[in-house]
Amino acid sequence: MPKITFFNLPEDKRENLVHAAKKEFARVPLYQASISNIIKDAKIPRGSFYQYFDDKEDAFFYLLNSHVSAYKMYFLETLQKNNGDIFDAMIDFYTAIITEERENLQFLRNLFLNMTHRIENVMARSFGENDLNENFRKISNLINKERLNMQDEQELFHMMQIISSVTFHNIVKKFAGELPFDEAVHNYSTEIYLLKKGFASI
Amino acid sequence: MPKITFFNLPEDKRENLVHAAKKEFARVPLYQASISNIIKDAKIPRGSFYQYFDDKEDAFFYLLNSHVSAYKMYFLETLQKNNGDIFDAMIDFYTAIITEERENLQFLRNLFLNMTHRIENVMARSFGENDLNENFRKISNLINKERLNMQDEQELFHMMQIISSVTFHNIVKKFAGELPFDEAVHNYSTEIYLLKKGFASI
DNA sequence: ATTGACGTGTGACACGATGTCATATACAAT
DNA sequence: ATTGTATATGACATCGTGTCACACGTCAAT
Repeated sequence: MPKITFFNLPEDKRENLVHAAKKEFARVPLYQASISNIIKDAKIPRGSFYQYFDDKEDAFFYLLNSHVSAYKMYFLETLQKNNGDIFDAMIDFYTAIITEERENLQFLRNLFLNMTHRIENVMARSFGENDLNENFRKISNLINKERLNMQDEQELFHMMQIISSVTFHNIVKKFAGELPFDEAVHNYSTEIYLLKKGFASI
Repeated sequence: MPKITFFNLPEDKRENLVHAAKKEFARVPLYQASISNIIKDAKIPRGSFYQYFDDKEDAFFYLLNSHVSAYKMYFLETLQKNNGDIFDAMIDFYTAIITEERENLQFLRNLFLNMTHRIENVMARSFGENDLNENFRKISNLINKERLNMQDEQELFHMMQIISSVTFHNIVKKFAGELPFDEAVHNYSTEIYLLKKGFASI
């Protein structure tokens, strides 16, 4: 977490710094980003940066968290809009991610192509994974389970794990392969379809 | 790829260097590894390192590739041993990965907890993903398709994509969560079972 | 008005890591 | 011996990080 001094900053100065950081993390992934670039761009002295953040990662995860919070809300809305159909909702959500604009897109690209477990964890936490935690319950309640083959909450949990693995992987593929939009959506839809249908007659 | 001089090295010196590198990459993930540590451990001067490798990554991917080649062979054997049952084979394979020993285990741990797309690509290439390439065909030929619901090679390809996404993710979870062996296998088996069964009545 | 306490701003600096380069060395071929 | 080619070496320039001693500004107490 950023230090108190960061939040005490006058709004314009803070936003300026945030923008500089975002720009750097859109340019290159976390481990290649340089504080020097951020402070040069934000026109603040080196010492000040460390007045606000512990280090590079601190700034990065601050940005990441705000992104994730936004997506989390968007996901819940999408799920409702699709009347609890998790599969249709996922496809909507997937297309939204890969349709992001410029700087956001670059940020996401660097994010997904360099998806460390630590980063994935931050994302998944809000996406309803991890434990049978509050987030998972919130999502679980919105899901229409009528046509689902899930026996209990455990299975539902694992189903969500699988769906998110597959979704992450498809996003990575899209960003890495520079696939055209249509092809990316088609691939993802195919995989979602296969997940619904199942792989084998048991 | 390492330079020719590396391969021209007398075997003992080369193995010594390889071992030092392996040790460093078992200690910390790629982006935190330091060449200084490797050369100190291998007792070679700095300049020599650059005689053999382009940089840190070059050394890392050399090691990674040899690991991957071994696993690739092991996977094919496992698939045969299970008479083409891809699901049982995956569970065998999964348990083999998480049962690795000491230095290998640490290397794998750092690998999976910091799975960049570039790294994943190297791994997946040999695991039969990516294109409908030679590797995929080799695996495809070994798979018993009798009880599979796959309509064509395309669907089979996507099925393999999904399986590998889920497998990767389970390995990461295991390494990150320090799950006990039994629990990890149980989780993975559940997810494989759900994949076979399918999520929904369409 | 002066003092002191506190939060904040600043940039010089020590440290450590990287990649290069000029020079040294080994060894083979003539 | 001489020349050529491949390899070895470590000092060095460069760059990025995190720290620290000091400067500054504000505000409340005197």
